[in-house]
Amino acid sequence: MAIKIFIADDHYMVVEGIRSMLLQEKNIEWMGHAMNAASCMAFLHQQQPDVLLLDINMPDKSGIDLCKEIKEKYPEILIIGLSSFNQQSYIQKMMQNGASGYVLKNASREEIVSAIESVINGDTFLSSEASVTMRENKDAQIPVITRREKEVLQLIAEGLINKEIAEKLFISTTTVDTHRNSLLSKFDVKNTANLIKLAAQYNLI
Amino acid sequence: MAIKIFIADDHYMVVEGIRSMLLQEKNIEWMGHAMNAASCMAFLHQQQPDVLLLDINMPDKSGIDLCKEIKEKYPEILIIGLSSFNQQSYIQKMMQNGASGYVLKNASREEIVSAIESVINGDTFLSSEASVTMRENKDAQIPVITRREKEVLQLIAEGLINKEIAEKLFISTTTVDTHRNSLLSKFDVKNTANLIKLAAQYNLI
DNA sequence: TTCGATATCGTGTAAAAACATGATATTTGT
DNA sequence: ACAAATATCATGTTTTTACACGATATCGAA
Repeated sequence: MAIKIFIADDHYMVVEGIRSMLLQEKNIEWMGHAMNAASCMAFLHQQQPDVLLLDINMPDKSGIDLCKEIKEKYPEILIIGLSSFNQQSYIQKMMQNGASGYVLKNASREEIVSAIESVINGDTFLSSEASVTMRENKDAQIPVITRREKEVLQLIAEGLINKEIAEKLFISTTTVDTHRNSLLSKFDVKNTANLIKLAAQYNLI
Repeated sequence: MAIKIFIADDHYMVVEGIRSMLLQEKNIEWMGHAMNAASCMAFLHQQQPDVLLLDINMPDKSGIDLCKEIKEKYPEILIIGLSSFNQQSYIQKMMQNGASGYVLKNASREEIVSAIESVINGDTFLSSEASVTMRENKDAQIPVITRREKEVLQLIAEGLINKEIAEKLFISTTTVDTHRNSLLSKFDVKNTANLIKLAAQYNLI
């Protein structure tokens, strides 16, 4: 019985590339692709693949959030994260949200096929480069911040000062200050400049 | 006479995707691909394509720098920039460095073919999305900053305070302050947080 | 060669952020 | 139901940034 594959990626070249690579595989059935999160969910509502190749950057929603939603609704679908960035924080989040594997977009045909076979067998598959990254930076975690902290963080990045943030969120300036210091502490940085730089690197703003 | 195409991109899926899309085109000759800047230059040393599809992010060198080098050495090669990011600053830089076109990686087969035909005819081709971006943000230019200002900017982003920056660069804190205020003014922002966010977006840090 | 941009330094003030200490209500997960 | 995490608020001090006004030396391009 052929393995049913579906892919969600907004880069048509990537979709076409994978399709072309998998075309020659006899035991793989290509179900199609979606270019955004919404149409991916719509497709899954109709029919479910065995393996879903999921891009980490979608126009309407992050692949990380989408991954979580899909696993909640369709726990039987095996998800393989797909990304250009070999960034440990992404890999970790995808795995935390239920992904079974993670491959980079510079993967070879063999790597893709192995990834699919691995997750079908219940194993976890990480691109060689990705797993090296995980081992190397396992202490450089992406901080876990709360919703409110993220809101404050984004307003800080937009250049608002505490008073303005307080007014916007209908809270007192001291509360904003508390969130601020909590962010500095969680990111383990000394000041706002460093905080914003890291937040940008983690794609939080 | 067939148009000779070469592609430099470290994402194998993208290479494969484009190859697959162009396979059916009769008047296009696929010369091959390179996965990094060095092997791209090595190939060009042997033979030259008519059109080079050049990724903006290469492991060993930015596509923007590579574009400039190639046009200096082989001005007759037509270069089409290739990128996942629809970011005005990249597009602009590629064009300044001699590229004839710019397409996003979510481009369709038709778009790629049009791009190749356009540049062969001496026209400039911009992905519809990319050209919209250029028109929209033509006043939101990337600020021109001096070498010294960039140094200071990067140290600010690393979390250093004026006194530390001053010591590192062997200048007084007032000078650092002057550069700082000049940066705020050039970026047209009110505070450091906003400055660093923009600098990160422009890939300056 | 002359002008404009760059880089440097100073004094002083007001605003904002960083940090400490402490406290209470609410939400969330087990 | 209960503990832990989250969100909220207050007061006060020190450090850092933002900004004003001013000034001099250098260097490169017109």
